[in-house]
Amino acid sequence: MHRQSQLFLPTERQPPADAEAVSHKLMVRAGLIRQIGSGIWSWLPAGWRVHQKAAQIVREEMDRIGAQEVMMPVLVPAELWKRTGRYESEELFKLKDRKGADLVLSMTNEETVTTHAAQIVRSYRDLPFSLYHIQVKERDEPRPRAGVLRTREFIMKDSYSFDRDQAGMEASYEAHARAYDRIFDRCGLEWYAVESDVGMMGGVGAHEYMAPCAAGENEVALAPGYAANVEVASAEPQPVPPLPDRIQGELHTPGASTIEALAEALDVHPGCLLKAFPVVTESRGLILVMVRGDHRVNDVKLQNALRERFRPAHDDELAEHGLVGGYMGPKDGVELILDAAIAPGRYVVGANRPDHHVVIDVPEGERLDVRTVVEGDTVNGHPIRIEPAIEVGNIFKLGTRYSEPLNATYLDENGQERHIWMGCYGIGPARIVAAAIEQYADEHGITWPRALAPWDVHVVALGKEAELKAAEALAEEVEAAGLAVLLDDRPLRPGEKFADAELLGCPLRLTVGRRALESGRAEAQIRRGRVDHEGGVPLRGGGSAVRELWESLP
RNA sequence: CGGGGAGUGGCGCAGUCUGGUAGCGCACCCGGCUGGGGGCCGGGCGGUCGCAGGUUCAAAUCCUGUCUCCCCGACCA
Repeated sequence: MHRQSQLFLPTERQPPADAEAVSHKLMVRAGLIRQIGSGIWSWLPAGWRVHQKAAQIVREEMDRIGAQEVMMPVLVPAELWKRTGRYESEELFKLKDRKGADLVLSMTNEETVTTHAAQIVRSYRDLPFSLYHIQVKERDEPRPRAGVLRTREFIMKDSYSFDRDQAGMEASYEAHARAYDRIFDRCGLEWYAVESDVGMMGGVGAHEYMAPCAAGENEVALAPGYAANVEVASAEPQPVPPLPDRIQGELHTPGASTIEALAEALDVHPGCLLKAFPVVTESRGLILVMVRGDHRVNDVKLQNALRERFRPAHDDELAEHGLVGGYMGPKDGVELILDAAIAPGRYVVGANRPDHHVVIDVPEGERLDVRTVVEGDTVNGHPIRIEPAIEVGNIFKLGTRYSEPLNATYLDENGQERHIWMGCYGIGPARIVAAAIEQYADEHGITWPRALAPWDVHVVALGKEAELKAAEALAEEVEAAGLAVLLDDRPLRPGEKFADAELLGCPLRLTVGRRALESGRAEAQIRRGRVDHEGGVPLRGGGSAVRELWESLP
């Protein structure tokens, strides 16, 4: 039992002035965390209990699929990162020791864990296995924000699977996916898994586990049976009205150098226009990417479709090809990519001379899906909606991305040397905590899911002597029934104690005041929804009744 | 990195434009009243005004530099 009078639990009436996100405000107000620098936070006792609960759920489910817990260092020689080509990462903290040797602070642990695999694994008999740890990560984030949602130092569970071949990797990936399903269910979160960007990592596959909430940094496209990060989402476009017949041939369009201005000047739907996005890639030079006027080019999808990096074209490169900013259109000698959402028909495009556009039929060109989906597009006939969500976990098929540079190999049954097939899987317990707050907080404070609450039951004593004694006795019985109890034994007024209890958000509050002494029953209030439990619970011998009530909570 | 904002007691803020030796609410300490939703009365403690230079008889206030934090964007294995 913890006595609130002795606890380091600094609750605040007002949120920090600079806090925006609900979870940020409430975590500080409820005394869970305190800031020490931009994106650098300490967890105070109550907050750490919650974090530990999330971490323990993760641990149990990792163990359940046979992953083995280890502990790898934060500080590692830069050499390994140089070998995998990740040393240049801007997010990587780099430092030197007194001898001048380069070191890095790990932001993830592929280099370390793969090095161990390379040291240890000899034979196909040594595979498969998975290792995980729950350890601090350091990232030089360009912009930490929203309390604990995006920080420079944070704790992450990362696991790594090692398999003989692709099929083995797929199986490990599936095992992790099922473990993740259980983890987020057990944590009481609303969540879903979405397709995510595999970027330059080999394109074998990745999913993100998303918890929808207002403070989320990701946009997720959702339809029945479909969920994807908008970075990679594909959907059927909504049709646009055809270009009116009155608009023909060459158009004098002075000053209409933006889609909005042009659509207004011509009085047509922006989707009747085509937007040109000139990019340059190393292997293909300048390419004109065109999307419907009401759509936006999606950088991630474009890069994936191009299978190489690109950058926006510079002005001199445009001039060199005879393209005119604001009035760009298809032109002989310029490679053309058309977004898949451009339906056949007539469109207004730039005429490649100032103040002029021209009506053309959809030209020939490479067709690729490179636009960002918008709300109302359809998947299998169902309109999608887009909502913000926070990424609480991800799973990633790495293939041999790290085993090759770090030379992690084994001998197969035929004595052939092969690279180990890997997967990596992350979870941020702090984000689970913040997401739970975001999803369930009400105007009074946090309402924890049972699985994460810092204490199961908050016993509030109103009164100094008899009430406090009775509250202590009740708290002991509840503890004896296997529940963690926080006892508010502070000599404060009822209003303050109730307000703090609601801020902290333990799932069940038992109140012991004069009324309880008179009736022999403590009032019980369920935090989520602030529902009074009819009749309360017995002051004496109430342990099992409390336990039963608690088990019925979300 | 671009744009915007902010650093004054533990928290939230005023004071800065117009220079004159720092104030309010909450919290905290003491005493009293009160006692089921942040109550009341009285008395207190607590601040090198982010830091460093400069101007001035005098700087929280003006000037220069610098650090830090927040928000939007870019970025984010």
